Amino acid sequence: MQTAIGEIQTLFVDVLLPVPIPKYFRYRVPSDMVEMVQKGVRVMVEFGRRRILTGIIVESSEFPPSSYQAKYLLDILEETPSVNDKQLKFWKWMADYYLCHEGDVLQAALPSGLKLNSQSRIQVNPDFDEEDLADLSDKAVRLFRAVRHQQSIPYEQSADILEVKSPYPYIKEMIQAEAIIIYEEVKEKYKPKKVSKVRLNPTLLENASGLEEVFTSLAKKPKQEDILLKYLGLVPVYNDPNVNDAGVDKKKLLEEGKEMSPSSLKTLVKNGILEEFSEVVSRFDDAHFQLYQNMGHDFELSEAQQNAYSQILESFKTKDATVLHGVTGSGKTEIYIKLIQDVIEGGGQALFLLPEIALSTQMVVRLMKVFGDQLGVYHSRYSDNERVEVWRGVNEGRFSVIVGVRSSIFLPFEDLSLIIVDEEHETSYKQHEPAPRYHARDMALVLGRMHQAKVILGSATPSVESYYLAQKGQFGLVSLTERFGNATLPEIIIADLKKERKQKKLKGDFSSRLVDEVRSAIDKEEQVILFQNRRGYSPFVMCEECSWTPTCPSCAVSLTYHIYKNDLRCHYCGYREATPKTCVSCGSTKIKTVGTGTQKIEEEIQNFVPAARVQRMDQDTTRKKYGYQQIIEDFEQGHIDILVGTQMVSKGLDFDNVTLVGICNMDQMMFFPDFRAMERAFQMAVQVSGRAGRKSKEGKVVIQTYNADHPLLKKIIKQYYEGFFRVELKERHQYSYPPFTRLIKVTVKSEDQLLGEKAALQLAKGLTRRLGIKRVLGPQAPTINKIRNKYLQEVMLKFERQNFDLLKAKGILKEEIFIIETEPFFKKVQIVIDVDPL
DNA sequence: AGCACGCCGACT
DNA sequence: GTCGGCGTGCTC
Repeated sequence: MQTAIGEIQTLFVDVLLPVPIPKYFRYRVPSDMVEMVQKGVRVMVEFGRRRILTGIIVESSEFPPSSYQAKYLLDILEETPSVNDKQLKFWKWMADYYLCHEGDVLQAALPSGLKLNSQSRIQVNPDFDEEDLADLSDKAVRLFRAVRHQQSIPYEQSADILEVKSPYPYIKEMIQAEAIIIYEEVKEKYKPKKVSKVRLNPTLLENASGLEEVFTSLAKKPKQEDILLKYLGLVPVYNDPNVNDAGVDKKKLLEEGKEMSPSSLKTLVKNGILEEFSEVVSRFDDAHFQLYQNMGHDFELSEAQQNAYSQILESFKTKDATVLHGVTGSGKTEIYIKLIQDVIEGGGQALFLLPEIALSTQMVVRLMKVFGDQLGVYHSRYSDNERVEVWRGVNEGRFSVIVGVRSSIFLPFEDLSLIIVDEEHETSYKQHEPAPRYHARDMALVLGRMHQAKVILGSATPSVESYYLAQKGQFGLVSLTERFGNATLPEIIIADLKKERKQKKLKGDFSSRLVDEVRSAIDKEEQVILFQNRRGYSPFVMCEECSWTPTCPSCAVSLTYHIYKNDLRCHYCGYREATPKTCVSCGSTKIKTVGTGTQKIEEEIQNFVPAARVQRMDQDTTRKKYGYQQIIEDFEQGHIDILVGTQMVSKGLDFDNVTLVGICNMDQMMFFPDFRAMERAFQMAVQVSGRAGRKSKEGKVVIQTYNADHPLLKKIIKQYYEGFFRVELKERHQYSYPPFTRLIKVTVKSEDQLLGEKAALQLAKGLTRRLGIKRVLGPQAPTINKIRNKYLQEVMLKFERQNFDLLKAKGILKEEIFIIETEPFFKKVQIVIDVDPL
C-alpha cells in the first residue's frame, strides 16, 4: 500500500468493520498517524454516535468521500498488521460464496481479544456550575449527584440509578445542560500473561565485595539469608553475573523445595538487596507444556502406513487434495505427523483441522509430544487470551503447526504447505449460526488453493461428496485397509428387536443380547460404551387418558423430560417447566414418559447391572468447562465401567479396555427424514464400532434394530464402505441430490405465520421465474415449523454441478431476496441463506 | 447488528 | 402530563 508521498496532507483509509453492512467505511487519518497506515492493520474507529469498533484497513486513498464528512480514525492499534493479504482475499471469497457480508466473516475470524471493547461511561463536567442544577429535572439531579459521588459510572448503570428502563432522555437533557460528559472507555481485552520474578539488585554485582557485605549484614537474619542462598543456588551469578538479569520465578524461589518466607523476601526487596520485576510470558510455555517438548519424536510407520504415505506423496504430484480413507484404528495419525514433519523441514506451515470433540482428547497431547513449542492449539474451549496468543504466534511465525477447530482456517497463515482435515465427514465442520455459515472442510480446500498447499481429507467413512470427487479423479485417493498392530475389526452383532419382542425377551429398551453382552464384559472387568443419540430421559411425556402432550410455548416441538431435575425442557430454545402432576387437558394423573434418551438408558442399564459404575456423557453432563475432560479421564482410569452417551462417545476415544459398544437405537438414525440419513447412520455405526477392541482384545458391537434385514446393516457388518457408497450414490443420482447438485437453503422467518408464508411464496415465485421450475423447491414449512416464536418457511434451490453458472444464480438469488427485504409489507420477515446446507 | 430518534398508548 | 413501547433509518 502506498503511504503519503511528498505533499499529500490528508490520507483516507477504507476500513472493514465487523458489522453486517456490505461496504467499507472511509475514515480520515490524523496526520500524526499517516506513517502507520498499512493494509491489514487494526484501527479503532467511532461508528455511529456511540459505538467504538475495531476494524481492519483494507485500502488507502488520498481522496475524501464526496457525499459525507469522513470521521477521523481514533487510533491505529499496531505497527505490524494482524491480518495479511491472503486472509483478506480469502475472507472476501468466503463472503461471496456464502452470500454473507465481509463484516460477518471478520466477526467470525478475529478472536474477540483482538476486537476492542468499548464501554460508555458518564462523568460530571468539571466546568458545570452546580447552581444550574435547579434547571434540571429531579431525576437528572439525582443522576448528577450519583455520578459526582462515584467519579464516573458505566452508562448502563444510569438506568438502575434512575429506576427507569430508558435513561437516554435524561442523559440527553444533562448533556445539553453541559452537566455531564459521556466518554468511551476502551479496553484492550488481551492481557499478556505476566510472572513475578526476582533478581539481585544489579548494583550489588558491580564490585566484588558487594555480596559479601550483604551477607555480613544478614548474619542475624537467617530467614533472609536462606532466601539469598537459595537464589544463588538457582541463579549462579558467581559463575556468570549476566544470568542475574533473567532472575528467577518468584513462586519458584518461595515455594519449590524448601519453603521460604514471603515477608522476608519483601524485606530484602525493601532494603534494595533483591528487586522484583515482572515478565511477559507465553501461556503455552509453562511447565505442563515443556513436559511434552521433544518427547517421542521417533516412531516407525508400519508397512501399510509407509505405503499410504508414499502414495500420498505420489498423488500430491498431480492433485491438490487427496482423500485418505483409512479404517478406524489404521493409524492415520502417524501418517499425518510424518507429512507435517516433512513440511516443517521444508520451512512451511501446516494446519491440522479436527472436530471440536476430537481436539479435547489424546490427540493434542500426542501432537505436543512430537512438535513441542512449534505447535499452536486453537481451541474454542481455550480462553480468549490464549487464542490471541496463537493468532500472534502464527503471525510472527513462531508456530509452524496449528491444530485447531474449524475457526482456525481464519488464522494469519503466511505460507501454508499442508492442510489436514481429519474426520473430514464430520458435520461439526459446518457452522450453522450465525453467518458466515461456512464448511471448514470446503474452505480448507479453498485456502489450500490460495496458498498452493496440499490438502488431505482423512476419514474412515468419507463423506459421499469427498469420496465422489476422489473417484472422479478430482481428488487423489489413498486407502488404508488394515488396522494398525494386531487389532482386528470388531465382531458386529445385530440384535433383532422385532424377534425378541415376539419372544417377549425385550427388557425396556434393551435386547437380551445386549444385556448379556454388557454383563459379560463387566464380569471380565472390561468397559462398555452405549450409544443413544438423544439426550434427556424421554423425548416427550403424554397423558395416558387423553394423549395430551406438553409442548414448548415458543417452538413447535414437544418438551423433553429430564429426570434428575424432574422438569420438561425444550431442546431448541432452552425453555423449562416443571413436569405437571396432572394432565392440563383432562386432569388425569396418569402421565407417562414416551421414547428414550440417554438418561433412561443410564437408568435401565444400572438396573440390569447394579454393580457397574455408569456415567452419562451428553450436553447436560459436559456443559461445565472441564466436564467432558473429567468424564474422559475417569473413564480412561477405569473409574467408570459403562459410558452412556450421544454423538460425543463416537469420536476419538481410544481406550484399550473398551470391548463392547452398543448402539441402542439404530432405526432412529437410519430413518431420520433427511436425504443424508443413511450416510449419517453408516458413518455413525462405523465410527462407534471403531471404539471397540483397539489393541489385543477383540471387540464386539451390538446394534439394536427392528429392521434387522436392512441392507445398510450388512454393509456395516462388513465395514464395507465401497458397497455403501455405491448404493448411496445411486440414490443421490436418482433424486438429484448432492454430490450431483448443489443446494442453497433459504429460510424465511416471521413472527406472523401468514406474512412469512406470503414472503416465502413470493420469493419462490420470483426465483422460479428466473431460474426455472426444476431448480426451485418449495416454499415448504420444515418439520419443526416454529422456533423461538418465529414461523419458518424454506425454499430450497438445487443447481447442477456442471455447466451451470452458479455465480449468476447467486446474483439472482441476492436480487430476489433484496426485493422482498425492501418491500415495506415484508419489513418484519427475516431471510437466512445457507449455502451447502447439511 | 446496534443504536438513536420519533410518534403512539397506559399509567403515577 | 410522563414512561416506555416499538417502528424506522443510519452508520464513514
